[in-house]
Amino acid sequence: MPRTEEANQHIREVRREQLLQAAAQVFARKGLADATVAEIAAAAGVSHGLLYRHFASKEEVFAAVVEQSLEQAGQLARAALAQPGTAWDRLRWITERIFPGQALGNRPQFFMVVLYALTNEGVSEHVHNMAVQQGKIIRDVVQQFVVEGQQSGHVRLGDPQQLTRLFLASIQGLVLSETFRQSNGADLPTLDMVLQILRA
Amino acid sequence: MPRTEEANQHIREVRREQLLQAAAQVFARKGLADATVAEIAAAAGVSHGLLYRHFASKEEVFAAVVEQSLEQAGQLARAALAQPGTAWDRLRWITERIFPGQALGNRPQFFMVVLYALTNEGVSEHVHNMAVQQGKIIRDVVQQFVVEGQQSGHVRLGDPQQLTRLFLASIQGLVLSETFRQSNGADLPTLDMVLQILRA
Amino acid sequence: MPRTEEANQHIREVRREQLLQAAAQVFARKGLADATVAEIAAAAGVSHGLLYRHFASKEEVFAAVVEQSLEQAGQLARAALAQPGTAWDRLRWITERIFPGQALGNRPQFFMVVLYALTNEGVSEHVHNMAVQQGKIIRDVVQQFVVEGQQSGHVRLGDPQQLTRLFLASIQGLVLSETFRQSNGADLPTLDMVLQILRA
Amino acid sequence: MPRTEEANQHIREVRREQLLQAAAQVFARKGLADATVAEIAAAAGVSHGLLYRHFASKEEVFAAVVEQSLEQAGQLARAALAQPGTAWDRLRWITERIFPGQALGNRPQFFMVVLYALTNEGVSEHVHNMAVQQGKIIRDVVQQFVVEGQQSGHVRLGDPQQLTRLFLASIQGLVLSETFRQSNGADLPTLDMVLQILRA
DNA sequence: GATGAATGAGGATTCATTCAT
DNA sequence: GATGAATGAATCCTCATTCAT
Repeated sequence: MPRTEEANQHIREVRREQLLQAAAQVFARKGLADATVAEIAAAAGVSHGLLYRHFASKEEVFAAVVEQSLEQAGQLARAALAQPGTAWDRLRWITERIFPGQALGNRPQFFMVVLYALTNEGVSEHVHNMAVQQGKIIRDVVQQFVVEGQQSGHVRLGDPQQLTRLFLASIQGLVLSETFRQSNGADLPTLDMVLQILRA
Repeated sequence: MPRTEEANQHIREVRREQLLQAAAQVFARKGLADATVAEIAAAAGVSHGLLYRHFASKEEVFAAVVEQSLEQAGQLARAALAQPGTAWDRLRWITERIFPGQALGNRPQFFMVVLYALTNEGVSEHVHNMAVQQGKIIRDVVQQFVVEGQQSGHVRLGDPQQLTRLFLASIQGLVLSETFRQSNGADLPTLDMVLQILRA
Repeated sequence: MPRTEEANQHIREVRREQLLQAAAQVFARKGLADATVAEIAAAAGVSHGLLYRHFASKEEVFAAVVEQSLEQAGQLARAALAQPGTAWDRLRWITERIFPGQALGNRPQFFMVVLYALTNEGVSEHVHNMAVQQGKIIRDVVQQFVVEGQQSGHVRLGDPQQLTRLFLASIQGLVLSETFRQSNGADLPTLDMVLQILRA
Repeated sequence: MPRTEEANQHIREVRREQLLQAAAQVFARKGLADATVAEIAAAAGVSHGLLYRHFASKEEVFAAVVEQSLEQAGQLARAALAQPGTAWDRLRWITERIFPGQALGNRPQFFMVVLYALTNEGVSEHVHNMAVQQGKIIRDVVQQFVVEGQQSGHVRLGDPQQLTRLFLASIQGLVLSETFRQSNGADLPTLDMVLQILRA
């Protein structure tokens, strides 16, 4: 007799998650154009044919990875806003979670995939927009904290947009440099050094 | 009939430079895997067949772009070291030349190509190493200025490696964000805001 | 627990017939190469896996459809021969049953499938031969009626083979044109107009 | 030095024609779905890669074949209308050119390809419409001759649409049967037997 | 030097078929 | 009996590279 409905549903979810994990890894290392479907499927431990029972195309797998990243950014933003304490406390809280070396799950993979989606012309408008949106979500939250921090005297004065952008750019620059460094993070600046950029 | 020798030589150089310019543009927008030889040749205004008279393969074109970037980094580093003034003056001098929005020639293209060479697994070891080398050249010069600046009291105290890395990471993060921003640089932080990271 | 044997047997037959019906529809619309097993199974309301419990391969399903058509042709031929009346009466009787618009069950589907089997190189020798045989069965009966009709003065004179072939070709051409006509048969020639071809 | 512009143009035209010829053959024998691009290219004596320098896809090759058939039908129709003589003369003239066994060029291939385009659901709307149009062009001309022939007393009385349809259906049925007959046309009805259908 | 026709290896995608449940 | 997850062979299509002119 056939598998139960739930059993199949479960298998599908597990497979999809495996594929997304594998795809994030591969896309992060090779980008969309260079990654092959066979490689992603192999990394997920399934045949390439099965991938197409879960995603319509390589492009859609890529889109799903970016979408997942977008969702995680949304969750992070909401969690940050729900955090107790001063604006500075919340700024530190969210910074801890986007700072390199914190290795929260597959953050680095996501970062590279989103970066690819932002910079590469071969990416569809839709996916590009999701990537843009993802960046904006984090930026908006941080900027809000910067403004509040300036009011409470924790954050140095200056254009909040510029300050936010500089702050996030430095973190992104560090994430990036961590990515292609054989490095164990030995001489990575500390979280506090980076926060210093905003410190009043 | 005479002169043909020199004329040909000249044409060759011009063509090669055209191709490299075009290649930098295309590789910056699409990366190595997604860029096509036909597209590069078209951007250079020549047939794709001709490209193979100047480069043995697409990979070699890419390598030549990275190499050119490496050479420019070397020139920039030597020029910075030859600059008069205090360590801080020289730090500012070189910063002005790597800061986004300064639009020094094709810097942004080079940046993206080198970034691709650093992060993408599909790039050959040799080319990857050139890209790593390029980063190191700039980093070493800046770090030297940081050390000197700390001694002369212009640069804040702290681990020079970490400070240098944070400083360069923020610039790279800004260059990157400029790349995928429709942005006219409106809310780009100022050079002085960035230098503040190092300011004593 | 008892009865299961019979019940199962019954289910098998019903399923097989469902599948053949569905297959005839789909093969008629798409041909052998373009039709998918999944589509046939879906049209029959079962899973594609089940199809393989009844047929060894897609090709065999196709073969079974052609075979069914062959059997029906045989039945039709025998019935025509058993028909009372003059040669002309029997000619008219069988013509009524192969004439388009009479919508005798799934005749049009069968027609298209047999046509595909006759004309497409991708069809196996065996299946092709069944299709040829099917045509011959009808042709032979009609030709016999033509010969008899000539003797009795109902059918015009001339080479019986040629007359038969012309007569059947016109019917087949009409069936075909009905197939791809949004047509409700409005301007379809009448049965008598077609019989006129043979009328003395 | 490069080939002259005309030389290239010439090569392209020759190749395109080769490919269309080959495609008509292969599509006629296998249909759209079953024919492979490799097979078509091989039949044309070129690599499959080259086919894509002339056509964007297999579907477009198919479309081009149907279009060519459409154009030939248009030419035939115009020529028939320009023909001197009575309606009956012109009817006979065009019939001679669509009657099987006349082997005017690649008529049989075209016939099968158009038939496929008419009956197979896998064919795009656009291509299907061209095929419909092709049939209509011939039908309209013949019907005009039928009407004129009735007025001049050459053609039997009756609904011109029905008569035309019956007449063309019989020719099409004969073309079809010639296609899958190993036959040399031995017992093919004569042209006059077919014209008898319309004869007053 | 320059062009673009030609080739074929590589990779995305489909789908017949198998098989565990 | 019935299902649908899983596989991989087959085929379309792209594009780096070669080469005749």
